[in-house]
Amino acid sequence: MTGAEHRTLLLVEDDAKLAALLDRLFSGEGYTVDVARDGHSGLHRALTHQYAVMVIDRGLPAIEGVDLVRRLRAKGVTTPTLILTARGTTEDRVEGLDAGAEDYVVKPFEIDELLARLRALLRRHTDSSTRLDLGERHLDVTARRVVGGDVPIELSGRENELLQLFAAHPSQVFTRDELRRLVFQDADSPGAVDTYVYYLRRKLGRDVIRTVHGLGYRMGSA
Amino acid sequence: MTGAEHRTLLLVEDDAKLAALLDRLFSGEGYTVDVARDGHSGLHRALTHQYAVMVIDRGLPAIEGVDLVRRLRAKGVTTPTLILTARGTTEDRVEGLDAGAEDYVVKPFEIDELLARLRALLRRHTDSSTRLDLGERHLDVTARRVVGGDVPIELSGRENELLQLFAAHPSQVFTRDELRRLVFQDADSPGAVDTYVYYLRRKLGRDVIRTVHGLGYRMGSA
DNA sequence: GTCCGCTCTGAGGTTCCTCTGAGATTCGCG
DNA sequence: CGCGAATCTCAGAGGAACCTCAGAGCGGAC
Repeated sequence: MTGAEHRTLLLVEDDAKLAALLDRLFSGEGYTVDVARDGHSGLHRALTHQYAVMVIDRGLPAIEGVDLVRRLRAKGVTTPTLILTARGTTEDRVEGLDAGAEDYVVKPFEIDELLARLRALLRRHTDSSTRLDLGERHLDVTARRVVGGDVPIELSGRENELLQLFAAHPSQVFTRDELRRLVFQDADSPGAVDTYVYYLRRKLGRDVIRTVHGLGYRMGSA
Repeated sequence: MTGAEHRTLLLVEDDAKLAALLDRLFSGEGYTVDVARDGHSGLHRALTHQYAVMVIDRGLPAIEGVDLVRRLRAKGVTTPTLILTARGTTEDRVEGLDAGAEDYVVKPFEIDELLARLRALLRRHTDSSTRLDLGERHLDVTARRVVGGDVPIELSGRENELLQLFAAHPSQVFTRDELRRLVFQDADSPGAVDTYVYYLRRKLGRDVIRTVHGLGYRMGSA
């Protein structure tokens, strides 16, 4: 276990009074709090920094909270997220969760409940870790990089997706067709699979992915 | 036989009491149980870990059970899956199975029946796996390699086909003519059979295939 | 707009697989 | 034992599959 990591929290909240309140609240719980006042800066911060958890208000200027989550998920950011909302209908809840949020708190909320849900979120997320075993090293899916060697190795979105698939099914052989369907949405990208296998090998060593001649590829660590 | 492998089971169940009950039940049967309490964490765990089998409740928060299975199948996860449901109409059953679940148990269920179905599921799935016995080791036909020794041994396409034929009929003697017809499509490849027998022996040991002088070859472990 | 990184294409070079053929070795039989 | 036949061993040719990489296209950041 890595144990006592920095627990940095991103709060995206436009209401100044509520933002200040929550900031104090979360800080008091031991989080390092980063506040963004609208969807755009929230998006930017979330894309350029690493957070343990995000708390996002649904009613935001510029980009709506649910939309923000959706965009982040589309970008491969899987940081656990809690949405604050004034509305509490079933459709709202479904929409938020479908967008990729992990939890949903309706305003006005009990402070204790909010904190409890946040703890649960964090616990659940670190329990079901975003790490995939790669033998000596491991892939941090969320951060999109491979750590465990001398120096962490950053991956692009595609590289990350591809390696994630292999690492999740270490003994399975994937044909190029399967990989194209599962990783490259576009059915017409014949050489892309080979190229990305090449990229991963260049970054991580020739043995990360093995060729099964005439069939496809599979993970290196059997 | 490979025998006592790790049989890890993923249970996705939101009801705490039922989850605890099933956890104990499955653990008692020798499974290593992993519990997810909602669809999202279930999805995440299933994508980042490997399970022998999954048991998923149909009525889940966040992502419904059937939907969860559908998403997993779309992602290329083929782990055999059993769905628990309160409803038992024909449409429900069809929907669940269409989504890619292998079996369907209606609550309230008999514990013994559930366990029996689970065993059947596991057995069916491993049976249909493409493994052929080779005595100490076994041939994984789909992965095209022999495992069970210190190090897995990769086979080429032809080597794989040839060994597959022998392993599927351990006591039968094959003439060179038969082998040529069955494994080598080109009828005019007189020496190829001998060469590939030689390749297999070089990779797997002299005894994998025995020569029957004047007749042909047969499997080593008669 | 300009820059930069990501994605994918396509062409050339390389590796791997398949099968051939020839010499060395073993087998069976007198 | 001695001989012919069957089998084993292995280097290498030909071709398919694969690897490598420069660069075009595109979209987002500033």
